[in-house]
Amino acid sequence: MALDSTGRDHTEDNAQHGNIAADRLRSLVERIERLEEERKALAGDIKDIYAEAKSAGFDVKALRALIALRKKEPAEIEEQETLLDLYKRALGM
Amino acid sequence: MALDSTGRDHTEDNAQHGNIAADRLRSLVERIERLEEERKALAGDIKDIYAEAKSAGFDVKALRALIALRKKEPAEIEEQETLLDLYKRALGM
Amino acid sequence: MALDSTGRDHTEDNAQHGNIAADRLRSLVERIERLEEERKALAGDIKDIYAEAKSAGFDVKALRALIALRKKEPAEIEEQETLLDLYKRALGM
Amino acid sequence: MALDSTGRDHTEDNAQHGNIAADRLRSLVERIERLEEERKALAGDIKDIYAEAKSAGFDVKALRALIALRKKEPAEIEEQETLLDLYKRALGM
DNA sequence: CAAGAATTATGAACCC
DNA sequence: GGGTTCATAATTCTTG
Repeated sequence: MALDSTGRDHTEDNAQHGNIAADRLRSLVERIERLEEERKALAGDIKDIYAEAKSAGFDVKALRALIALRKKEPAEIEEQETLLDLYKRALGM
Repeated sequence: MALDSTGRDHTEDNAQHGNIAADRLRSLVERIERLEEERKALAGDIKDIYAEAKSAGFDVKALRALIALRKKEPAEIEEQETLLDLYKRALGM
Repeated sequence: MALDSTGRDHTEDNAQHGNIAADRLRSLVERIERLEEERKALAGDIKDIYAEAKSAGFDVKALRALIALRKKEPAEIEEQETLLDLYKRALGM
Repeated sequence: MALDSTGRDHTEDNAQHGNIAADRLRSLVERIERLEEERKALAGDIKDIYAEAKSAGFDVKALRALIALRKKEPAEIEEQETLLDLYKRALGM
């Protein structure tokens, strides 16, 4: 284990090495922050493409809807569709 | 029971009354939609109060934090505070 | 205005009545909490209906999908549909 | 420009090449989907690290709070803290 | 107790 | 630039 709410470290031999948990924490934080940076960069790239699409005359909102549709559709072909259709018919939809 | 994935209704005497499940479904849907409407109205009311607070000079973000704080158990608040401080110190913050 | 980050109240005659902002804050908080309680109660009612539906043999997930569909569809009939269809056809979808 | 709501393409010489806009659209969609895939992978990696932290005995919620804290400007943290304390005192908390 | 879904909150983006 | 809507992130709750 690591640092708990008492600030005590109960892990086997980590008791002698109080800084081990701190090092572990620092490592975790750095890895997370590094990945979040990359993710933020990707988000920026995506935003840029949407901006490019807009300046090329495409409707960004419809484009987003298109992307979302392509993401969803394979999932919707799944098992639930049958029941949903059944319920829709039961309500005359 | 009601409509299952085969579209067949296995309930005792509902077999003779295929529309019973449909009526039941319609009733459920209507009750849910009615309640969701009310809930949406309440959400609008809450939003209005935050807007009123803002125009009265209060900081909405801090106000939200205050409301959230009052929802939590004092013990839970203390626990999280303690851990956060511990982690901050471990990183020398 | 009300309480600001200095804790000073700069509003006209509220300077004499330092508690006015506090009363105003208390009132806002109480109204918000009251409405949130009602909203929570409604959420509970809705949950109960889903439980009732489940025990009546309906598939809750499909039922949720149905409700969501009835909420969305009128909005999707709007103007964006045309563009979306156009884009879909452009991609051969 | 590209496809507009009439499905007509008014761009200069693109009239002769009706498929140019479609190709452009396809390219945009593919680039976006590619980047979103990468972003999703990163999100998964981050989730994995939090899981690793949890199994190492760290409190995930506090860890998230720590990461969020490090993202904010010290001045912003101070500002929000001050306001929250002010509001708490106003309510006698 | 872990995993997945659903609701809620926060932050960004677009329009006015 | 401010407000509103949309998208994403996170917490909570339910279910297996």
